[in-house]
Amino acid sequence: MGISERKEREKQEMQDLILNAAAKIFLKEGFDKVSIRKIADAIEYSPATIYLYFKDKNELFYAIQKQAFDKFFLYFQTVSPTEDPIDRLRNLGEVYIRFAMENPGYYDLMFIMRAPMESIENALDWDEGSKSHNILHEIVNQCVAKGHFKGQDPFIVAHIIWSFVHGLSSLHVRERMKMFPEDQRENMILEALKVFNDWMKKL
Amino acid sequence: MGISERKEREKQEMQDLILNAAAKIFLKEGFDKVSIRKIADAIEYSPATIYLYFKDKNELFYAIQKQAFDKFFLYFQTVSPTEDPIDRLRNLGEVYIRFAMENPGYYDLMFIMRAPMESIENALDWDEGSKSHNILHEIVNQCVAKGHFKGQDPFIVAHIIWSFVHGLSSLHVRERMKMFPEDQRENMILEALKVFNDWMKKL
DNA sequence: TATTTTTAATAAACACCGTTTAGTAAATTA
DNA sequence: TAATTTACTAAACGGTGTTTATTAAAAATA
Repeated sequence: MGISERKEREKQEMQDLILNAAAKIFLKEGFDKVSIRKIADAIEYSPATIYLYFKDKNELFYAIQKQAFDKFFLYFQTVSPTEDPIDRLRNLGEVYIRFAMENPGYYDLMFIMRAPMESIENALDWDEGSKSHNILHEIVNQCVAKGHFKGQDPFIVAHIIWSFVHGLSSLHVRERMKMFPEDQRENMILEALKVFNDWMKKL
Repeated sequence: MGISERKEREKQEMQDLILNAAAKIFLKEGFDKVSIRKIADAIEYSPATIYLYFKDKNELFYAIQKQAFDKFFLYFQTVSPTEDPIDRLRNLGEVYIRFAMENPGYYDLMFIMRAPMESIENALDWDEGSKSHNILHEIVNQCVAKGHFKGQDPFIVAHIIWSFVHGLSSLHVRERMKMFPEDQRENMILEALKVFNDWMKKL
């Protein structure tokens, strides 16, 4: 019987409907302005209906986080695999920062906000987090294979790099550069990334 | 007439009463659990009274942020001024990370949360931010004077270092290390800091 | 001192919020 | 056709930040 298949399909469609409405409000008006009631209004259903498709608000934001990671990985596909790995590492950093600058809301949801992480019960299975870390880890390993970062744990090197680009991005996204003139902030970030990349070539 | 002086004093006392009650709830139960009604309950006044002493909730959290920075600067006083500046820089990083680990709630309020920053109207006057950046900037300048970071803008070097230690701290505070086993996370952070410090000695 | 004015505090309301429960109408199964 | 399951929702629960109108007390003025 095709009824259960159709029902499965309808359930998926309804989930997407909710998700897209939520993402739309989130990207246009920010996290604080997304309420279950507002999403319900947008899709012309009652608020209670949303709870038939998502356990709670956190789970909804975890689903939007997944969409954000999809876009994030799309950015990374522009990093050419043919170059010298140390250049690829440089490129990776640039793409990371560019993603954060162009999609501050998504970046926030992925790496700063508490909400989506609260719906992960088993600490180890944050797949999106692992996947992004693996991309970086692989490139660092290729650098090590070419003689860079001699005598250093590649795992730690990768974490240093991630911490640095996340620090740059999150200080910007969460407005902790207010002591610098606004028209200099973006330049500071790009310059810092450049200098850091030069350091890495020497190590 | 001493009446206006007494009134001034009483206003200050009331502000402190509110602030301390709020800080107490914040540190014990976290940001989400601090409500105006709960603060009012704790001090045995009506919720509306709080608005006679603080414009809104953001301003209240900005005041708690100031207290957090006071503690932060206390930590920094343990950084010895007699050492070689590059060792002082290493020490500064260690103290920064230690503060974040020992006071995650305060760290969050200072460098991650949106709430307190929303009550700063004039972008440039985030005094606490400037002050902490100056401490770092001064030590970097001393390193440059001793021949470190040759040919590099000390301002940018300082921002790289801050971004890195903030990245380490905030990934930890906001639970973005869930893909690593819990008992390894703290070690990863300390190891990353150590390796980064070794890098800096070479530059 | 008596009266007016100012101040400090609050009760109550406004407009929201996430989530749960009990009930209904439609779709599906028997 | 009757019984059951499913999809949905109205209404309520217990919260939230903030504003307004009112009152009682304190201070200033006459």
